[in-house]
Amino acid sequence: MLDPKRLRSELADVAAQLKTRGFELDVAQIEVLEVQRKEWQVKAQDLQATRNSRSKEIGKAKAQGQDIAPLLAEIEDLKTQLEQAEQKSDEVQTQLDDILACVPNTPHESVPVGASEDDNVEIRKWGTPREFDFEVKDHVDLAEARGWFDNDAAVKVTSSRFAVMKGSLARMQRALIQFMLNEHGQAGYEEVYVPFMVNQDSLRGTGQLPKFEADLYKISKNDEHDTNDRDLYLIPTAEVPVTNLFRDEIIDEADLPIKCTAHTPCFRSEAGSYGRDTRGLIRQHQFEKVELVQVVHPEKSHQALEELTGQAESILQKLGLPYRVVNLCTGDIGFSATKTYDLEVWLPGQEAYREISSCSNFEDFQARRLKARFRGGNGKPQLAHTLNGSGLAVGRTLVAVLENYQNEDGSVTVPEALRPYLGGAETI
RNA sequence: GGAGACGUGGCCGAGAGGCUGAAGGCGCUCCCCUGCUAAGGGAGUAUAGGGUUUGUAGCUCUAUCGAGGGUUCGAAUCCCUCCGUCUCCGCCA
Repeated sequence: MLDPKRLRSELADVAAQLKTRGFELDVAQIEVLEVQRKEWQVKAQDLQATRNSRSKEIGKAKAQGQDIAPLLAEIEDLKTQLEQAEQKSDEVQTQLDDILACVPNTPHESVPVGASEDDNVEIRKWGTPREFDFEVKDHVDLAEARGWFDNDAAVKVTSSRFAVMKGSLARMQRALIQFMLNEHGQAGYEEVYVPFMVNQDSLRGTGQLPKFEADLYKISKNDEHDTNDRDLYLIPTAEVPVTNLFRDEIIDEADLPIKCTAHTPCFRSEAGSYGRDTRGLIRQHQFEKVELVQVVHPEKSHQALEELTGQAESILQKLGLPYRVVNLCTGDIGFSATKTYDLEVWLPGQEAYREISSCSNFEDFQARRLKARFRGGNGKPQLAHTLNGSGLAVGRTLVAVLENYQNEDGSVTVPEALRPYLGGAETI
């Protein structure tokens, strides 16, 4: 959520910034509502002040044994006036809140202006795609030939876009998770285990709600005396439970930066993306991911984004997977992000770089709704900055390892870094 | 899942319709005293929002005692719903 004060004091400026990411802010409506908000809020508060002081007078008079009736008569219509003013004030405030909840973050100045992913800017490349002297297979052909991947079984058990993996592939996925968690742990990220279902408050905190409910799997409690806000959702990313650990918390400044890592499955319905990446493991309703989360001092968040991105990169480097880093343009960054680097890994089966990690700085956008704060030197709580990034998407890493390390005979060489996690095996 | 007890500031803990944004204690900050240490004395110590304002200064108003409703001129206090914690029983990995 943007700072409401910014919408009052620099509305035109904010609207211009949002326009670069293709969002039209309804300036006229906000101005109208803002005038009403001020009018009714002031009125309601004035009436509350009157009521409070009158009630105290009544209390005193009663204590002294005086007749209260005339005082009561005096404030007879105060109550209805107050109710009206409060109702009106709430109404306007709710309208403003609803608008604000759907306004995305403003992009950082270092974000390239552009309309779509075509305008993203490549920052750097690492590694050289391997030259194959045989015909490369994509991960699906590779895995099916070895009996590692069984799409029919997944469809039977659940439906399309779910995976059943067997044998060495299943083991390698587990190895990748262990490897990533250990690496991040050694780099100072504390490992945390979190629930895979979250409530609405958490989803609002990180910005998935109210705008992106369609992408989420909702668990209905199916119980007649449960209210709506008890409904839980499967997490679309560990970002939600992990970042929400800091909701309504005031952190000691000395404890910043906080760095966490977590492995979770992720569940996404992605209703709009049917038809894309229908083959194989690239786009699934359920996938494994290791996530990195940081809560930092506001002055250090952009520096922290570089560090966090570098941490995700280090996994690709240790696995020897060629990749590039892309600075997402204003038209392509996510709703809550002020700046995002995507890591794209080279997939020989597609002869393309494909997203394997997305590292974002949200500045105080999430922290404001989360009330994730720290107490600074002046003793006053202030909003922290939050960041997160995939470190990495495990399913896609698995795809990348298969395709980049495939051999002509259909076997796959195990990247050296991963061998200790697979009993020392050199190939699978 | 059943039965009971309970949810107050950083923590402990009073308060049971009005003078309570909340006694007291602990902790913390500042000051005084004491040749270090210990002890003692004094002051301060929630969060959010609004108005005023060049101002994150000052002044002022409002809201918040688990959350949300309700009763009342007035609610931490009474009523309802929900959430959570503890104890006992049941069930279970």
